[in-house]
Amino acid sequence: MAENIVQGLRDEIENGIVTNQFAPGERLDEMQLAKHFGVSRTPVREALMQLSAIGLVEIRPRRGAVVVEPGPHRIYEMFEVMAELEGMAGSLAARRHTDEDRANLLAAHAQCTQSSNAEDTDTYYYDNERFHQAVYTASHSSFLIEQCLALHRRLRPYRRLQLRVRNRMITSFNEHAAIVEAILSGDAEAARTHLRQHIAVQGDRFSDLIATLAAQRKNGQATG
Amino acid sequence: MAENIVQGLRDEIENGIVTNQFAPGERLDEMQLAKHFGVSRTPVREALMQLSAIGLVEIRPRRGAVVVEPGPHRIYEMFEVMAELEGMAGSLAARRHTDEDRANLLAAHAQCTQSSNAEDTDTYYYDNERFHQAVYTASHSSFLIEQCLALHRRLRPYRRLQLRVRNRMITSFNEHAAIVEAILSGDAEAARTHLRQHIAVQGDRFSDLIATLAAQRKNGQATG
DNA sequence: ATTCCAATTCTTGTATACAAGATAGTTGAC
DNA sequence: GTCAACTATCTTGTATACAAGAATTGGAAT
Repeated sequence: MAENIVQGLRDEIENGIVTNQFAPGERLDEMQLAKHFGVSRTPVREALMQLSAIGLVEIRPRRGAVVVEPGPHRIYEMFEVMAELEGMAGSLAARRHTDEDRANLLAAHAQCTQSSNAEDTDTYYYDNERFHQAVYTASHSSFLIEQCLALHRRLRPYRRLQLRVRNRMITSFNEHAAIVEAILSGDAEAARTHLRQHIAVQGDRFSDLIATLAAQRKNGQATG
Repeated sequence: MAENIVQGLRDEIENGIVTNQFAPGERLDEMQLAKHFGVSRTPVREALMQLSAIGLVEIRPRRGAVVVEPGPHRIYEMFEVMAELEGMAGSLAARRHTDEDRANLLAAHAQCTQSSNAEDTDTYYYDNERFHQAVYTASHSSFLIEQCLALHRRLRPYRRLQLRVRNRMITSFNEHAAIVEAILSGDAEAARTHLRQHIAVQGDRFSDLIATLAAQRKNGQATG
């Protein structure tokens, strides 16, 4: 974070939000952040401005910045859009992938095979990220890649939540296999459908999870 | 622009970029902007930070902010993504539109009919925007709506360029008719396809236009 | 004349100062 | 005892000051 302080702060705070260090709804005190990072308020504010432009924090006039709290329905909507974008990436990847993309995709899938077999959800989480990024890359559309990466990143905390769901990892892995098959065989529509479904399911699961948690909370906090 | 100076500056500068007042590649001098808007550099910088986060401006360390120059290929990619997002919006609109959405869509389409018949490209340009926004709204996905509006806005200057192309307006209008028909009849896939095509064509036309301009430039600047 | 280097000037990046609005705590009245 | 209002404190928003890195201009040497 040496050179370009603002960018560094932006990344740090964004990461803090995405990893739930800064919880949704939490207030981001400028002076506190400034002191914590050993800088003045100016670069902190500039970083917060950037984050507010992205939609990660909300700046209420004269009342400071807070981490946005998307709400279950909005998160579902974000998964919907993500599904569409990934479907598009898959479709383009099927038509445009190079030998290098093929190798990349297969390598990422192999990693997923390993971590899936080992039932190592933490590792699978990272390998899964790499897999999806391989798909984006193979689309050869730099703008699409950027959009996908940005949204993927924003949905991180909610995706992570899901691997806890029973059998989600093995199901996910099987879906990956179909995606790889479709892309490498050049079947654009199949790639699109499989990827769209793969992501859309996550939105559904997320909704289920929320419903479950809400129900648990209603039936007494003993489980919470 | 009285209350919330930064937001006001952000809008002003963004608008300046989107309307080509600030040309792509142009340097945005902080002090100049500050003087122009009668404020200090601080809020100007914060506005520029926001614009850089959106991708409208690039801030090169210690070398100031410049308006980003997407380049033909990137603009084409942006149209590709826009096509997909609008297709998605159309698909959702077909399934979710309310009576109010129906009325809105028909009203916007009626406006387009008028300006199209009058061959008034300037008015059609605005009516067209309203039409597309009516589609977004009918999707009832707030996140998607935001994404669509943001990208739509960014593509403004390049869309505007196109209405100059012979017969583009009347073709566009005919496509609108098919889109309205598909959405109101609840045919999600038709709506998606028609909208996707409607936008994708713009990317194609844009490419053609660039190619034409490049060719003209090569054959001597007489045509200017 | 052209090119390279140095010095000056300009611009950015960060810190700090100051003003104004928000929050909280305390006091007073009912 | 509770509610309201006032005051004190804290935080944000903007301006300004200052340091350091670019750009530019002038000069010298080839």
